[in-house]
Amino acid sequence: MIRDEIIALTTQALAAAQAAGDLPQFAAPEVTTEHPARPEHGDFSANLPLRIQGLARMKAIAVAEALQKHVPAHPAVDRVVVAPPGFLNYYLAPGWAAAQADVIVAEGDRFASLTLGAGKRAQIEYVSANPTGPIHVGNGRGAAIGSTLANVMKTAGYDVEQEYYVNDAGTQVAIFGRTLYARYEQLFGREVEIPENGYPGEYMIEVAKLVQQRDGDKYLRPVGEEADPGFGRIGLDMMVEGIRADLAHMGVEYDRWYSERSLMDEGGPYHDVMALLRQQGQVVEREGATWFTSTDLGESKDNVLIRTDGQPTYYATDIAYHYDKFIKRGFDRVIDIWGADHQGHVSRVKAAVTAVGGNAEALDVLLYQLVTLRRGDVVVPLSKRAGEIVTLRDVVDEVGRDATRFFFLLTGANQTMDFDLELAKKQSDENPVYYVQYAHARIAGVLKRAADEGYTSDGADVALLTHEAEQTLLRKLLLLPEVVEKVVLELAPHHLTHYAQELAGAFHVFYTQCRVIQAEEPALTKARLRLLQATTVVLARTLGLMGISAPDSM
RNA sequence: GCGCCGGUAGCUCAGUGGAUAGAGCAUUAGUCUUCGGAACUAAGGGUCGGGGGUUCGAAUCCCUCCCGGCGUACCA
Repeated sequence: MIRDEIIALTTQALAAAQAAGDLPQFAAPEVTTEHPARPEHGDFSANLPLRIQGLARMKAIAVAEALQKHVPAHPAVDRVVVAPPGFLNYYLAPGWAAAQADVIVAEGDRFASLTLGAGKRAQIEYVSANPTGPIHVGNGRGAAIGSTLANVMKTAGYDVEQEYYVNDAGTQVAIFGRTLYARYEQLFGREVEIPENGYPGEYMIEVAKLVQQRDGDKYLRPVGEEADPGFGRIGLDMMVEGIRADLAHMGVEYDRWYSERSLMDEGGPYHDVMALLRQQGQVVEREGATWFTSTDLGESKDNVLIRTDGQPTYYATDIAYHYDKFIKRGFDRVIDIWGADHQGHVSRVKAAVTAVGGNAEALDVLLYQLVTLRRGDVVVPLSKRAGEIVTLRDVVDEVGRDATRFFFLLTGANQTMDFDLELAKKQSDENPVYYVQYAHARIAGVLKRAADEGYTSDGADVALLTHEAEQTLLRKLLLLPEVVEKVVLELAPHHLTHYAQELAGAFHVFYTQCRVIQAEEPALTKARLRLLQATTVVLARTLGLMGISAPDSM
């Protein structure tokens, strides 16, 4: 990408200036550039002179002047200017910028693809909500972040696998089974109460009805007896299928659904890991439970692996799961996307990864702050235990997939977020996603009209794209590769929504100021059609990375 | 108490070492006999939570205090 070429030019200038004796010899820091806030300061700015003035024992301005003399010529660079207090400002050549329209159209879907990932295998695990209830709005945030990050990392050259960890074992699942059986019995007229710590939500009745519809009274036991141990799984499978469908409804598709229960299979990761930890002397029996001596690894306390009742804790199975990711499946990078309420779990899991022989450095846990659901001023609890649940599907149905995804991607993961159901519809009308999509539809309209009237961009001379609005738009197009890189390096997909708005804005300004189809200006018409083609490529690409549609009409 | 995340325009949020701190919404005033007005232009609006420090330069880094959310289970 062009930014890297500017960095290379600056690095070369430093070496040349030192070789020529215009600057003293010293080991310089890595060169970085930025985009100046004000266009009059150029397209790229290097602050190297300010940073090395001490090393050079010269004033920053003098360093900048020495560097400027040695910047090699480059077709993309029109001029390099020294600006106080010591910046080196690069201005792109308008002709080169215009020529990028041809390049972008030629690259099409491959534009902004990077080699950053170098084909490394990366696993992204996200949502992984308990299948004891339908997926709610808060989970939607994780879904939007995870699937977008997966798309962007693929574009950046990673071999990405997306996974949902299905918590189909453990205490909560047992309670789910008992609740379901109570509901099931109720359908047959029995007067039973749902368990004290059960799931009071209405959806449990629906699941029970589905079981009844499919298999009748097949699972009914004599009054007073408990359900068959496998009964809960029938409902659980239905819940998982519902979750899969709800996420697909939001445009989220996984490569694999990984069963927690399968970890416990004979010869499975759980047994391997427990044996390994015991062998390494990191397990002790105490107070009737089995503990992982994680304090030895720098943790603030030890953690229980096997409870007094003989059941493994969530932590124990999670160790086995990460052992499977790192050791069994050998991913080069593992990214877990969790809600902020799991924050205390992060260092524990990293410690465990190290203990089982994985590289904790290769594990990134991306935490997103929680979503508060409101109905006006009233906070709606998201807990499955509280009964009422506003499902993700409800929201997607009401607000739309595109607006829902865009909304979730609008703010950084570290920011808490309010989702007001009363405003949901209104928000959807005001949602900036439509501003971006409208740009795409507007272009499609012009391109269609041009085609209908016999205009093409064949043989376009893009050197005619000299108008300020055209040049501004071209520069925005060239930014996408940098945005892709930034999203991956920071694990911050929200940059895409901001870029998309800037890009759409630059287009709308261009559209207002520059008429595309003009019978008396055939050459300019061709050039501008080419610019529209390039813009539509980049807009569609940006929206596509976010899993949002790029409509030709709205 | 301790730990993590926040505190930036009326509201919702970008910006994590650069030049005069930005956007959307809201408010106000305009553009338009339209290649799709879901558009464009402009104005007003800021002690970047408070205080101290580091630096040529701090919203950004360090220290400290205040406020809010979350965590601190033999739940997941």
